[in-house]
Amino acid sequence: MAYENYTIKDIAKALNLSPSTVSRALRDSYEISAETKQIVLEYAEKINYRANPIARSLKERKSNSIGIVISEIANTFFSQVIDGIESVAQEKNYQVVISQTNESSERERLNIEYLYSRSTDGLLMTLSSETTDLSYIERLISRGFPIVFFDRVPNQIDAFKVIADNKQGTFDAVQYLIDSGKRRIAHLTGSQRLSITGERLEGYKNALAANGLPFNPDLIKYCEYGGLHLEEIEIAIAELVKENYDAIFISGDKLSTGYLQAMKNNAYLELNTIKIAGFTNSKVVNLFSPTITAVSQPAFEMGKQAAELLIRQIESKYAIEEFETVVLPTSLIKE
Amino acid sequence: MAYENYTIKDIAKALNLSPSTVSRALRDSYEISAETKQIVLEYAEKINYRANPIARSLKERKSNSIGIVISEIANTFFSQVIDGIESVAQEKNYQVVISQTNESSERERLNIEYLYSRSTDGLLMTLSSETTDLSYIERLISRGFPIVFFDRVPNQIDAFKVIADNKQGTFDAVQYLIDSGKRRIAHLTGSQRLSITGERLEGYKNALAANGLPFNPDLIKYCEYGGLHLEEIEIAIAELVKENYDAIFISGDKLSTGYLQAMKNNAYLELNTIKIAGFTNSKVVNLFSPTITAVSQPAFEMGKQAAELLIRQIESKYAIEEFETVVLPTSLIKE
DNA sequence: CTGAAAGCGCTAACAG
DNA sequence: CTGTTAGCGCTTTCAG
Repeated sequence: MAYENYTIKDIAKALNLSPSTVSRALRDSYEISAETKQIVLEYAEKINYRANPIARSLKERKSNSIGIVISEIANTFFSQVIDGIESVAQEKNYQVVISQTNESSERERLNIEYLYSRSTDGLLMTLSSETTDLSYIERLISRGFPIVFFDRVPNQIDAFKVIADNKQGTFDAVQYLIDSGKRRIAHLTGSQRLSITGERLEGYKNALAANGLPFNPDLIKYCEYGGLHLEEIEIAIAELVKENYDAIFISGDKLSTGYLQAMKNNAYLELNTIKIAGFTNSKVVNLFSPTITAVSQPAFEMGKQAAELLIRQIESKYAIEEFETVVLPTSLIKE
Repeated sequence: MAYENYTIKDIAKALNLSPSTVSRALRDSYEISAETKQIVLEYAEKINYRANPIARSLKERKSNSIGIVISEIANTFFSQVIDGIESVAQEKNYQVVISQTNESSERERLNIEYLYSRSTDGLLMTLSSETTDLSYIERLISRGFPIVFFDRVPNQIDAFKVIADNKQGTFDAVQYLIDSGKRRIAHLTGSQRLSITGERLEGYKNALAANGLPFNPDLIKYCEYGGLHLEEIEIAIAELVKENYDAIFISGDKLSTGYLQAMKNNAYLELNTIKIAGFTNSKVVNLFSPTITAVSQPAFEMGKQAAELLIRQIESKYAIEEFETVVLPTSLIKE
């Protein structure tokens, strides 16, 4: 493992200068003569000098890396978010370090503490389905560690947040179902602990109310793990069938595709007339059969804005006092 | 930005020990008495001491991070690979740093040099469609920088490689088309520069030959950017239509879904009888319409094995002399 | 304008 | 078994 690189010392020695002069020349300090600068820069270029970022990090107490904590990388929505984050990070010279929780709060905690102790400069995260205890996250934040939340955000914590307009997105989709003549609209959704679950439920209720339809709790089915396990969904469907629903609104990517899979599994062929709408960021949603009306989140944009806020916070000289929550519009892709 | 942490010095001072003793105690060195160890460990636990990995990295000349260079994160295949990589990295205490090229060799080069200069301990990569010049990669490798290739690998370079059995996977799929009675089987594929393109073409030819069918070059269409731009595919289809093909084998995830999209775009409704098979790692391929027979790569496993090889190479005391190429079986998911 | 020296937090000879 | 010291590569006072 011996691929040696040049150091500032090497340059200094070669040019008969002191390391500090070389360092300053490389950083284009005002105290260095144009002449010296040129000599140093030319030589550095010639030997293809690369500053050692680890040494710099140690000195500056800053690693120029940001951590991402999500439930699952191999998920259309999250991978699009990462894409957005990466685009900003690249431009601003930050490294992106990834970790996933698979919806486990235990794993979430380990990942966060690991990323913190590995001196990432800040974190971008979305809560896992299981999470209830946020105290350790609050502690990190109160110690000044920058964390920006996106998608599934904690209400109790004051921080930058970037979310989709879940209420409106849901409203639009449910309205679409109603406009199609449906009346008994089921709602398949994720963990009650998550912010998005509440926001979407609200949009669902609003749409019903706006159209004078009654709200029926029996038509709401929660999947603790957001469809990570297909059985969750199958159980929910079995219960819904008894309720005689004529349409369904689904609150999550995995839940939506999982529901379609379950339909396809033949058991429910008689349900062909049920109209389906749901959140999904699949780019091939128009190929699906049964067809589905999709509520798509601006995932790339969400990652982008979250990363920008995080970097702004990291680079801010003063502790941020006013945190904002960015709300991005969703789009409805009709079947 | 002031979240101070305890250092070894703090512990030393508090316990009236020297920093080196504390360091050794924490690392469970044999030269430290059980008693001292206990005192140190207890105190460290109490104040929740976390070693500063940056300082350690500087000292050890090792960052415990590995870089990933892929064309696109938001792609089912690659995100599954990342998932596999992450699972190994987590277990072995490495951070995973991600970058994407969007098939640009320019971007690829920048990313690689960046990851190298940012002292990742090694790289996992798949070549971009555009790449022709590998000399700088060879230079890095010859300087002892560990790089493991997966999926799209360079033939000229001797290194660990992990690939799918593209030849066999293609053979099986084409055989399936032939068994369905098809005779004029088109082949839609990616850049000629990529290893996978050649391997799959070979499998295609073999299947034809094994069944006594003629090979017709007019039925082969290359898409330089692997379907990154939909127009590539539409042009190819327009040409294929003239050839009167009755089935098609598609060599890539984006190409496969892109082809289906193009079909859906109505222009080709008369082609409904054309049977489709192709590489894709979509987890919802069974929901697609038109239907497609999928060749699926063991993406997670590929990432896992590549990461294991890389870490083995990183941690090896000696320069590796014998590089192996791991070939993993694909699976055929019939429509 | 340039150099000497200290220090970021950690580890590892070397001495005792 | 423990402490002293030097040093990883870089930046940054402080002196000149």
